[in-house]
Amino acid sequence: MGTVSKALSLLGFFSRSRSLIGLSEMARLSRMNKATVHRMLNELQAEGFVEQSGTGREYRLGPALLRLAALREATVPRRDLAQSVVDDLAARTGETAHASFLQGEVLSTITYAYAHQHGLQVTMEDAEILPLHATSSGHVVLAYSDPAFQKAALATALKSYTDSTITDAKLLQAKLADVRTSGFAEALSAFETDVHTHAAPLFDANQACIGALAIAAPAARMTPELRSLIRNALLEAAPRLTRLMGGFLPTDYARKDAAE
Amino acid sequence: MGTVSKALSLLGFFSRSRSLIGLSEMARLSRMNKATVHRMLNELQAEGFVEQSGTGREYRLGPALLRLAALREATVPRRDLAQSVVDDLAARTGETAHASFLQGEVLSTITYAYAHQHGLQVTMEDAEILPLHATSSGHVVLAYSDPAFQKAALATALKSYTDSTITDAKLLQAKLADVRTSGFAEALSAFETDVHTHAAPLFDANQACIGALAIAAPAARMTPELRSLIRNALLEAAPRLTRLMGGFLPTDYARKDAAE
DNA sequence: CTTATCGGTTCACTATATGAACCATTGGTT
DNA sequence: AACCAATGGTTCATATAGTGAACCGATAAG
Repeated sequence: MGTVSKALSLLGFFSRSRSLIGLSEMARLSRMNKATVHRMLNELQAEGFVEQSGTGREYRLGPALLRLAALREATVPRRDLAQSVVDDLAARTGETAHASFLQGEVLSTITYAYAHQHGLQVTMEDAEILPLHATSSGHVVLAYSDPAFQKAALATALKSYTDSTITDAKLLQAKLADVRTSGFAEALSAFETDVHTHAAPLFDANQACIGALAIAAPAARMTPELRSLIRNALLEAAPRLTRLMGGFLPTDYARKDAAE
Repeated sequence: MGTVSKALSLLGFFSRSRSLIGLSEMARLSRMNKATVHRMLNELQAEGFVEQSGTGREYRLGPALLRLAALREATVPRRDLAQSVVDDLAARTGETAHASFLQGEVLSTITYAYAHQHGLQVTMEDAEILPLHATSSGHVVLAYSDPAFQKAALATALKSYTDSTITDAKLLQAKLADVRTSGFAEALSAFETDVHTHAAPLFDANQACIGALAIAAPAARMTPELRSLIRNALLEAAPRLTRLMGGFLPTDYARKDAAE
């Protein structure tokens, strides 16, 4: 590991619960010599990546990060990030993948990808609007949204799209509780008949759920093996996309890295 | 200059107009050896500070910056940043300094500092609301706001606070044009009689004006020397605070680093 | 086929990073 | 007051990690 990596890795020790770190503490955390850490912090400070808080002499993250993050955000649109992950998901699962984001009160699909491995596959429309109560993406967003938003969404009339659409608020609420414990949502024929979908949540920098990553497969093709493949793919890809967009996973978000 | 600083300085070559940089170009820009730059970019990439764009092999800023910037923002409130700059301004000019930010449609003072060098000084109230048309801070914000906002503000009734308050929209519009060319606003007795104020704009990451930094002095104390001192202090401090908050100066913002 | 680029790699050389031991302060305990 | 255990910061002999000219293979243009 080069000196540069070591220095940059120091920044990784800052977190929401540990926003100020002193020299000695940083040396302990990084298991590096105090003198080494001191020189690295000095260099990081010279470039604005850390600064010393006015009061104590402890270090905290610096203003240069804001500059660079703003540039990053300007140069890499969220859509492109989602596209790369969705492409990857479709290739790995052999099924249609899509990413949707909350835009105000509605969930809008901003990108999707087909797998081209089978003749039969679920097709998508550009910029499709997904009903929150009748899609797995919607369920996942509702499950992780703040209570006020969830309540408002459940209070509206729940339109039925298929025989299997959940139109009862109480039933849906129970389902959302399941989603929160398992970390993703599953729906069969809820929005379109014979379409089986899985979805996992996406979060922003404030740990708020802002959208979902989903896989849609023909119900006929669903087997325990495919189901497991899809779940594992989603559980890896959704946190990855969250990270790419600069988001944070909430602490209560169940990480099941080795889901069977 | 240590290796870490050199590596971090590479990030500084990215800008809105140059968001993708290839290895050779980066070597040219930084006047460093290609092999050196390559190794540095590799280390930066390993830590997520840069990444290679899908298409070409060029480098762009990476996702780790978003994570860290979000943490920075969470740990250092804007108010604290403004406070440190305002304290410094008051000490350097010997007059009252304050920082105000747009909150919706009104300009609200979030922090101020007295100099304690003179018996007579301009006093402030906590969380004071400043009228946009009758303060130098307001002028500066209006001058750099988008036309729609400016137009809406000028369309309302312009209340008179003193004999010198500008209440004519046309006159005010002319004044705002001056502010844009000079880079700051000056007002005498516009809001309070015998108070002479100077203000300079503050910008966010989208180069939008979000507030102003101002110095208020008793009119009786204003001399060409003090005026020059205040202007120089503001022209240094305002961009500095903008940078501390992760903002960008607009390209058309007159930088008069050596103002007389 | 030649001649530019490009991104990336190699390896002798040396500049740079390292860390044990060292200050000077600070705050708490006896 | 004296002592101890922290803190942030510094020194300097040692050796590790960084450097850069020259190289490669690929791609594109003339």
